[in-house]
Amino acid sequence: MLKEISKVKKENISKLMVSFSDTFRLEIIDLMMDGEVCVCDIMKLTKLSQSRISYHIKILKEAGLISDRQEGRWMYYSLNKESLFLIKEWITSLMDYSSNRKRCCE
Amino acid sequence: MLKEISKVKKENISKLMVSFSDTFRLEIIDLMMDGEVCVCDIMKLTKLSQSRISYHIKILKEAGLISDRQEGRWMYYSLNKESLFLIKEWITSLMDYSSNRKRCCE
DNA sequence: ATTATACATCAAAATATTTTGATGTATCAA
DNA sequence: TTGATACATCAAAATATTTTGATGTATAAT
Repeated sequence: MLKEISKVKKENISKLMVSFSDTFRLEIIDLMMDGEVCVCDIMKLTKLSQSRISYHIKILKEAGLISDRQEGRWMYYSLNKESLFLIKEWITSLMDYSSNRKRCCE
Repeated sequence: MLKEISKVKKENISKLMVSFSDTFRLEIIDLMMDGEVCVCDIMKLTKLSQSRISYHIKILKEAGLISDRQEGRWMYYSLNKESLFLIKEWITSLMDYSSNRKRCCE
């Protein structure tokens, strides 16, 4: 149960899920599956504007889903495995739910 | 890569993720971990209004995350394991990403 | 030093989601 | 058959997210 997963973790999960809830962010995440990418890569591949990409990147970063690395003027972004692992664990715990039938309001 | 996971599946994933992106929906999902629940259960346990709950339930249902079963006037809702499995698979595929470093814009 | 590039940030506008309160429908109990 | 219960649906209002275009900052090339 989520009660057991600490409140902090619960908030993490929530932010991670928000990260995944936008089509364009999913596209960006998709691109990161081939390794790290810079904003200009994403621009070329998705046709999104630069500031729009930066906005979505920020959300992904604040959720902890991606890490960054600066090299000169370039920022390289990549998926953060620990966050992915956290989500996987959480989904797994959901899958263990008891499928008991109940009388209503008991 | 998501390109390989079919477009239909991609849309499923997207809807499922939207399902998880709201705090109250996460609460409702949390309740379902103890087995099926009816709206009145959720009302008692979360203090959300009935129509608000119905609204969120609808989103969860349309994403395919939950199933329902009617018994008289009661609707029982429960988590749908197949959807959870789909997400788990997707997260797992994200975890396999290649962590290659790249030169920008190559 | 000047200019160009890569990206971040900001405020306003556009858009989407959520909440509320009212109403509708089906089932059940008296 | 009347009234109550359990839930769905709807439209309007409230709120939150996203997009846009402009501007800012740091790095690098000339």
